[in-house]
Amino acid sequence: MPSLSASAYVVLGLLESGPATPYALDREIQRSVGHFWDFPRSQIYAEAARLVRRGLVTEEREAAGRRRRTLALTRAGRDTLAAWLTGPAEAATDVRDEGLLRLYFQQDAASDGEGVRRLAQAQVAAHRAKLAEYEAILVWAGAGDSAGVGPRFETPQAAALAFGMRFEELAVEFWTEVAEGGAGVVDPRGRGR
Amino acid sequence: MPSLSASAYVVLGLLESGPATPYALDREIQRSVGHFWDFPRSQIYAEAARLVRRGLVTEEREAAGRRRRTLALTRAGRDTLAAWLTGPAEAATDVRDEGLLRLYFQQDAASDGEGVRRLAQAQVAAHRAKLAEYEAILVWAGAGDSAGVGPRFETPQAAALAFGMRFEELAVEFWTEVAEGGAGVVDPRGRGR
DNA sequence: CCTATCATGTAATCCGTTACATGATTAT
DNA sequence: ATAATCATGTAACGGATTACATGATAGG
Repeated sequence: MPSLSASAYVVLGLLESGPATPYALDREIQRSVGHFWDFPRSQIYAEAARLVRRGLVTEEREAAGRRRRTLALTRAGRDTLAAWLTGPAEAATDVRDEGLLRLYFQQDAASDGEGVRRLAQAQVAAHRAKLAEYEAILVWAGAGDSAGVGPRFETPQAAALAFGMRFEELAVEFWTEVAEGGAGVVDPRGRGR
Repeated sequence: MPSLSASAYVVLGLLESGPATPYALDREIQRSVGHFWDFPRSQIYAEAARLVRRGLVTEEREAAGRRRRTLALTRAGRDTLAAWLTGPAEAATDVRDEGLLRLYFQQDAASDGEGVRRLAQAQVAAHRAKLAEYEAILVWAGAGDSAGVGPRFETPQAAALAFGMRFEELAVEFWTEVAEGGAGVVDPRGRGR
């Protein structure tokens, strides 16, 4: 039996706090774990079907109307999840960023870095937007205010989201430098560190 | 005609510096653009086939022996690439990180954060390794040394790789804090910023 | 020469995305 | 009531990964 995909564990992980419909899972993914492991809603149906086949999840459907499903963890599902959570962690991070790709392929000579600058500005805007999203989520998640040693999150969940936020900060900083410096004037280790 | 995938543009982009075999492209992807848009070698064959169908790439095969292919950009391919490089950039970054996923799902209570600590330590090691990789690549790419205002890269390629490097630095920093603080003692905005 | 490693290709399968279709609910 | 939006499901297609198979080359 081939091992489960990370997406499968997302489903298992979310179901641990109780039964849910695929739609509800999707909502939760969007505002939390989707920031570092995203996939479309339709995928939840596919994953759920696989998990049911393996006996890790049960599925009940309404008889009438919308015929919606309710998914729930089985005992085996809970165990599988627990094993994954405590097992060895091999898989590396992978980042897919079309902006960096485009940056990479820009011709150095192309109109004195004008293209690079525009790309960089668009990226700054996009990452700022994502930053704002994180801020909203983290406030809602119960951060205190920002003075001094400052607020501390108390759950692993919050820590994971905090990473996402720092990533966006990094991206904003990076692309700002690129926009300012134009093509090819970037200090690889950042400024003032 | 549905638009090309980013992976397709990777192939086009690399072919711009001249014809190459799929294998050679793979090598180059591994040490450069693969850091922010990775895919397996077999995918190159698939992409190449699609690109040939669209007339963006030509393919020649040896008659004998290994029957290897040589891929080359057509005029149309060059144009398509140029259009992409200068067109609007919408797609957002997506990060897939199994480590963060696991962190997210850790039970706060689970043996006083022991699991979290071990996870974090493994992540630190993995990201340190990746950092070392970047350092090797960037040295080879022609960085100067590290004093003062310091070295400046002169190509967009180097800038893109520099981002990857900063990302790894961030990850090392983050997971180190998690390892030190244990489960749920993480300042979302970092320390000393 | 033999073995290990590099280089190359293909196919099967699985995963993921897009697109579509329709049932419920809320606002005007 | 009607339109808009939220909630829900499915199918088809295309993309990505794994596994396998084999040709060349270099080191011993």
